[in-house]
Amino acid sequence: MFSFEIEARDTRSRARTGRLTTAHGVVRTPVFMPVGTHATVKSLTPEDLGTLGAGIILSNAYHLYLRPGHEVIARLGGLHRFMGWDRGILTDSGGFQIYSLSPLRKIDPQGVTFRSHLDGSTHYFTPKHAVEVQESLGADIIMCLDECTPYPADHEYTRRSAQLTLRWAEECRASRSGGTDQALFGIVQGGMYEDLRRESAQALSGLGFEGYAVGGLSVGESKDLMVSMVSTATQELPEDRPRYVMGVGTPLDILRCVELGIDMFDCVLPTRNARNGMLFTSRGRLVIKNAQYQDDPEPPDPGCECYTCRNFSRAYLRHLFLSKEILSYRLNTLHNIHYYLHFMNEMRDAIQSNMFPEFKNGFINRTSEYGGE
RNA sequence: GUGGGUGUAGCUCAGUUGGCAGAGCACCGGGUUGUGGCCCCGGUUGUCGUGGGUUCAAGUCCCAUCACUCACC
Repeated sequence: MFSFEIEARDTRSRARTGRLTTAHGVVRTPVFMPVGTHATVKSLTPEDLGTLGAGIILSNAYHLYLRPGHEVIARLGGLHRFMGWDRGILTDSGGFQIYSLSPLRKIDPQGVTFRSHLDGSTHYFTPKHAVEVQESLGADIIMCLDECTPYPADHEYTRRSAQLTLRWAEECRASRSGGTDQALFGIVQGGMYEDLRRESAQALSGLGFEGYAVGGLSVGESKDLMVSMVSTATQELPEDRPRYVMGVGTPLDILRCVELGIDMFDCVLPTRNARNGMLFTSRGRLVIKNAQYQDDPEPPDPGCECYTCRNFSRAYLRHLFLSKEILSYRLNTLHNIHYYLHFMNEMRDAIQSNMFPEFKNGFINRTSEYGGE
């Protein structure tokens, strides 16, 4: 049970809005998926997420495989029941975590050997294994195992890497047990080379997946390069399938990708930055620890309707942050997730009413400091 | 009262044969893009307990004094 329908297209850009249906509900796109790596969006309850309006979250097969173990979660009825969340879940395969977290990793044509960042134990992951782990977790959308190409990388290395990811995508597709409601997404690689991005997207489309992701971005490249790669890859992907840019990004990054026809996003920024005292507001970023807020009675964002802004002052939130109180993480996270989801909501409405360019210009004028440069 | 120890940044402390007063933490800024709440980058902060002396030059050597502290009376 998985479907995607486009409901409206912006006539002056490639932006579109639609509906993504899984066994755990319908979400409107473009959608932002809060990150819940360890089967929890840090500091929030599923009830909080529901109240905020989150319809789908991202979790990580790599982390849950290492701890508590995907078999444990399967025995307890799957990831949804385990974490008490009855809406959508997408799991990342572990490709990126092996790239970013493992102190030692060795890739061969069949799979990847890596050391756990938790205890140093050695593990071997194949595309088949990645699918098995994600099937046992029971997420609504699962991702192919891929190699996140490092940046910078030369053309030849990147070409081989993208080919490997493509071969693994084929193996992942062949490894599906069937009989599940899960959708499998392929991942476009190709580093920062337009020809490789194009080839990767074309070949992947030829294999046929329920959805397509663009991976290997936000790894240190410039914004223009990132946008250019998203644009190239997207042009080669089927119109009628959801497109997902992994790990992106700032509100401005998301805006630019939506403009290019992207439907799905995940990013740690709203949650991680919340824990580091950075709040997203309608007028730009607000660093709550700054001394200038010591006596400030205003809420973080006076126009915001989130629980945090309706009830607490900048002065109080600064105090909680400097005192490292647990409530600081929670209130800041509630606010930032509300900001992101509200932002997506406004964008969808703008596309629906064919006002996306106006929305984009208005946003940039209000919040020039976001992810600018 | 006698003998010893310690006084250096907001805190805990380094400081060599006398040669530009330092570190960690805190504090103040900045960063964070398919998450360890971590981490990274930059910055501010001084009556070197006080007063004398020796010396070209003293946190450092000498004298006195004050505070805290330990042991013994």
